[in-house]
Amino acid sequence: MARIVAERSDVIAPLAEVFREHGFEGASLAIIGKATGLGKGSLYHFFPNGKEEMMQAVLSEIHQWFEDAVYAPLRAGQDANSAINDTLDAVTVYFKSGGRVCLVGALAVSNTRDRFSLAVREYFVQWVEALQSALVRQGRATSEALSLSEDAVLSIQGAIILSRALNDPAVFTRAIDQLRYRLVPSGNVVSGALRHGK
Amino acid sequence: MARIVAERSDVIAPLAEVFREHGFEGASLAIIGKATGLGKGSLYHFFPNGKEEMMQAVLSEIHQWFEDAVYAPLRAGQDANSAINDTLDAVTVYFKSGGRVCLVGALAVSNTRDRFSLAVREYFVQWVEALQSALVRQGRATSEALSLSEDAVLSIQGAIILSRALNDPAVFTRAIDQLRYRLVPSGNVVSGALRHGK
DNA sequence: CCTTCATTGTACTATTCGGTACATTATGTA
DNA sequence: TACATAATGTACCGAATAGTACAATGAAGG
Repeated sequence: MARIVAERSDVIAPLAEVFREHGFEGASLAIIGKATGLGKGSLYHFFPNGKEEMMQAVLSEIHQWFEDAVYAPLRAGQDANSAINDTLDAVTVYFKSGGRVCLVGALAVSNTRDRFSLAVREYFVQWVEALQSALVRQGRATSEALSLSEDAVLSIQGAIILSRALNDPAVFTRAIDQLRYRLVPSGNVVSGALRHGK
Repeated sequence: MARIVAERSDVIAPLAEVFREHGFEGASLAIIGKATGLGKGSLYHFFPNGKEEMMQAVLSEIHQWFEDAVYAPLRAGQDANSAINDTLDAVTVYFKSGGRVCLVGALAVSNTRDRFSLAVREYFVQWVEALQSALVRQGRATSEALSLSEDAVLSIQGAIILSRALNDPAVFTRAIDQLRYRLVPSGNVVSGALRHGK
């Protein structure tokens, strides 16, 4: 039959969006098929282990994105302050100011948590550790850096929840701004608009 | 047949736990029946509109609990500082240091959000406003009080996610301690253990 | 005792679920 | 052009889904 999608990687993005919107159990094969444009035949050809493998592929893709856009800059950026600022910006865009759910965060509070607990754990561990290392490079003590980075990561998750509950993206951006204030020593703090306008 | 459960209110608690563990869609009538000890006949006798009505009953019960244990003390407590401390303690116990999911928070990031958006919104609005009023009574400016209360409420939600993801209740209690530090003027800050030990 | 009605278990419906089997088609390669 | 194989649509499966219908049961009140 006609070959519609040549690459398996082409379907990861729509797959991720479906899981975000419907959760793992709520994402039926009918919905997945519609979103990807693939029938069951193709779906099980690319993902022989079904939905579980699809979710793993999505989680792996998410990990790669965060590795490139968040973890690596925080760990190895020459300037810790600008790395923190940049990753906060990247995350704001990624989560569409709270309009887009964090799939990993949602997984952490679902009953499906156990099936993907490794990936969920790794996602947050990496994030906290990377941010912590940037804060240490700022000259902070290890313990303070850990406390701050945990606070930052959980605040982003909470900001998604609250901004969605109140249906107000401003809640998310306010939370990010507050994070900037806490994480970047005052004097290096510039508003997001200014930083991008220059 | 045998009358096992006389009161409709008797099943709200197990019902809430089922929805917490499985979500709205994941909570099948089979699971609900097992958890409550009721068959479909009784379930639909008490809740003619099915699962939707069950969830509404649970949300209403949750609202009542927070009204009594959180909102009211924050709004009307004579001492704002001790009210904040007490509600932080109550919430820590309620969420079992992150071991227990916040049903309303989970609803906010699920696809079922729209069906219960009113209750979800109200839950967070009330919380933020009540905390804000306590912070104003401390003598803070309205805008600072709003910013702080939003930050506190979202931090609690994020703390649940992160502590579950890392499977570490200490993450939750650390976040609560940090909240105490931010919300209660230093000098009135006493560790949880000390406050309860006196 | 007898009536009344809240309560309950069970059988049933129609639909959807994830997953399998397989024949068919298209495409790249020789 | 012929072949191998990757890709695909469809028919199908058993299980589970939410919800309905209803008859049977029990307790409470007169």
